Amino acid sequence: MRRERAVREPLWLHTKRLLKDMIRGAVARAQKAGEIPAGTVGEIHLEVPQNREHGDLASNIALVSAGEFGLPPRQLAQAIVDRMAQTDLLARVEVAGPGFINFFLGSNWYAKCLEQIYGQGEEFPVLDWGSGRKIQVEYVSANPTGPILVVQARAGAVGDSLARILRRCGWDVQREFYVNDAGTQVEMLARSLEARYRQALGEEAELPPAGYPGDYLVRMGQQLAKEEGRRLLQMSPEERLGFFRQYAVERILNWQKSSLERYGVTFDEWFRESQLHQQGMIEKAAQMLEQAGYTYERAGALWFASTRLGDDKDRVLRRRDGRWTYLAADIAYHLHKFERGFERVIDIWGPDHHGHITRMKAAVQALGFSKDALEVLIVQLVRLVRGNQLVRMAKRKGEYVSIDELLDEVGSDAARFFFLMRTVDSHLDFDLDLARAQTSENPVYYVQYAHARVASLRREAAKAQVKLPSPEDVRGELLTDSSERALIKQLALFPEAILGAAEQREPHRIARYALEVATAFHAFYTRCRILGNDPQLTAARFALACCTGTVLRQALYLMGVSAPESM
RNA sequence: GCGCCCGUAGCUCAGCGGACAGAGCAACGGACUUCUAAUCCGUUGGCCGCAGGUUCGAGUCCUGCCGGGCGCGCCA
Repeated sequence: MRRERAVREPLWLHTKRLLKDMIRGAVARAQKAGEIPAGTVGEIHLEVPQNREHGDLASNIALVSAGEFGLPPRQLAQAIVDRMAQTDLLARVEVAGPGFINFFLGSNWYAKCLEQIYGQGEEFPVLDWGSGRKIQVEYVSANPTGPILVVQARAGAVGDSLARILRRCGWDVQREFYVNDAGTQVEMLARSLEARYRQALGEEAELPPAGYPGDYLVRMGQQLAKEEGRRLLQMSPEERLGFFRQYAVERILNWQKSSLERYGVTFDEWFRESQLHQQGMIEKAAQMLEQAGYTYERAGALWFASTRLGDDKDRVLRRRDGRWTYLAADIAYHLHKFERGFERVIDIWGPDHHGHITRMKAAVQALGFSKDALEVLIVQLVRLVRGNQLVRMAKRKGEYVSIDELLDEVGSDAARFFFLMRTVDSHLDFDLDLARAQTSENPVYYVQYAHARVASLRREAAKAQVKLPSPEDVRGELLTDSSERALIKQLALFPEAILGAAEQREPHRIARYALEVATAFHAFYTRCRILGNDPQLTAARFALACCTGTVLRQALYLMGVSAPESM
C-alpha cells in the first residue's frame, strides 16, 4: 500500500512532503542534542526560487522561526541542515542569504520524475483533493433576452475551465446555467417581439420604451408573421403575450446553447427560474427566512433584514403588488442548490452584480448555511480593441458584440485562451488583431505549436522505425542538459499548477503554466537532438518529448482549447 | 457620497510576506545541408501610482490620498 502511494503520488508533492518532514525531524534531533532550544516549528513553507542559483526548492523556516528559538537565522538554518536526514533525491542542501535553506534536486530525482510521468501517461498527475465531494459551478446565466455577449463569453471560459480543473482534482462537479425565464425582463422581451410581429404584418406598432431593439427580434417577428400569419392577433392579449414569451425564450435559449456549444462550453443543468415559481420554492425560502426572524413587513412589502448580516440596507423580497423580486427568486434558487447537496457553490457573475454578493451571502447565512459555502467570482469587463482602436460595444441601440461575432473573427481556441490568460479580476483588453494573428505573437499558437511538434516527432520516429520506449527502458539519469532538466522539472510542477488553480479558483494559472511548458520544450527541442544515434539517449529524450505532449494536451484540455497534431 | 476591481518595462500582463522585480509583444543583433524557424539565443528597457504604517524583510498586508473602470432600483 505505502509503495503504491509513493508511486502514484506526484513526485513533486511527495518531495515537498518529504522535505518538510526532514526539516521537522532535523529540528527535533537538534533540540534533543541541545543545539536548538525548546519551541515549536510553525507551518513550513517551500517555494520555488526565481533565481536558479537558489536551488530548486527553498525554505524560509529559519528566518520565520528565529524569534521563536532565539537564534540568528543562519545559525538556526545551519543547525537544521546539519541534522537533516539523507535522501537520494537531493544533490545538495545549503544555507544561503539571510538564512534560507536551499534544496538542489539530484539526477536520481529527475530520473524518477521522468519515470513516473512517462509511466502514468494520461493518468498523470493522480490527484484526489476533492475525493468525490459535490461542488457546483454556475456561470454565464445570461438572460434569455438576447445573444451571449463578450463578458459572458469570458465568464463562460472561466467557469467551464474551472469546472474541468475541479473535476480533475477529484471533485464531483456540476455545471449549471440559470435561466431567468420569469420576471419583467422576459415580459419586456415578449412585448418587444409582439411589436416586431405586428410590424412584420404591416401594422403600426412601437417597441415599448425599454424594449429590446436588436434586429434578432425583427427577424423573429418576420418569421412568426410568415409561419403564423395573423392567427396570433386573434388570441386574448394574455394568451398572446404568453405565446410570445415562451416562443422568444425558447428560440433565444437555443441560440445561446448553440453559441456556447460552438465555444465548447457546456452545462449539466439549465435551471429555470420559472421552476422556482411553479414549485413554490420562493414561498418556502421566504418562510424559512421568516422563521429565522430575518423578515418584516413595511409599506405593504415583505423585507429581508439583510443589514443584520452585513448588508448596507434591507432588501425587498415581495413587492407591494405581491410579486416576488429577483432577489427572492435568487435566494430560493440558492436554497435549492444547497438542498441538492452541494458542499460548495461557486457563482461566476459579471461586474454589474457585485452589489448582489453581500445580500446573497447574507441570505445563505440566514437560511442556516455557512456564508463560505457560497463563493462568488466577479469576472471583470472586457474591452475589445483592434490594434489600439477601441471597438464600440454599447448595448443600447442594439449595438453589441456577441459571442458569435467574436468566434467568427478569432475562433474558439484563441478566444478561450485569451480569456484564460488573465486573472478574472483584471479588466481585459482583448486584442482582436492579435488573437486572429497566426504568428508567433499569438500565445495560443505558441503552446499549440509545441504540442504539434511532439506529434510530428512521433510521426518521424515511426518513419524511422524508432519505437516508443517502454517505461522500464527509459533512463532519465541520461538527461543532464540544463534544458532537459528544466523541462522535466516544469512537467513535475503540473500537479501544483492544477491544485493551485483549483484551490484559488484561478484558471489563468493553467494558461501560464502551459506557456511555461511550451517555452521549456522549445528550448529543449532546439538544444537537444531527440531522435539521434544513441538508442538509450534517444529513448530517454523521446520519452521526455512524449511526456511534454501529454502534459500540454491535458493543460489545453483543462482550458477547453484544442491540441492539434499538426499546424 | 458609498461599494467592488485595477494602477508593475514603450504596449498587454504575471508575480503563494522573502534573496538582485519577471514574461510575452514591440526595438536592436545573431542562429535553418539535420526531428516543423508558427522556433531558439542574446541586448536594450523599471522612483512596482503617491504618502505613511506593520515586519528581521512589503510590488504583496493595513490606513489615507491620487488616477481609471464598473456598480449602487419594490430592474434582472
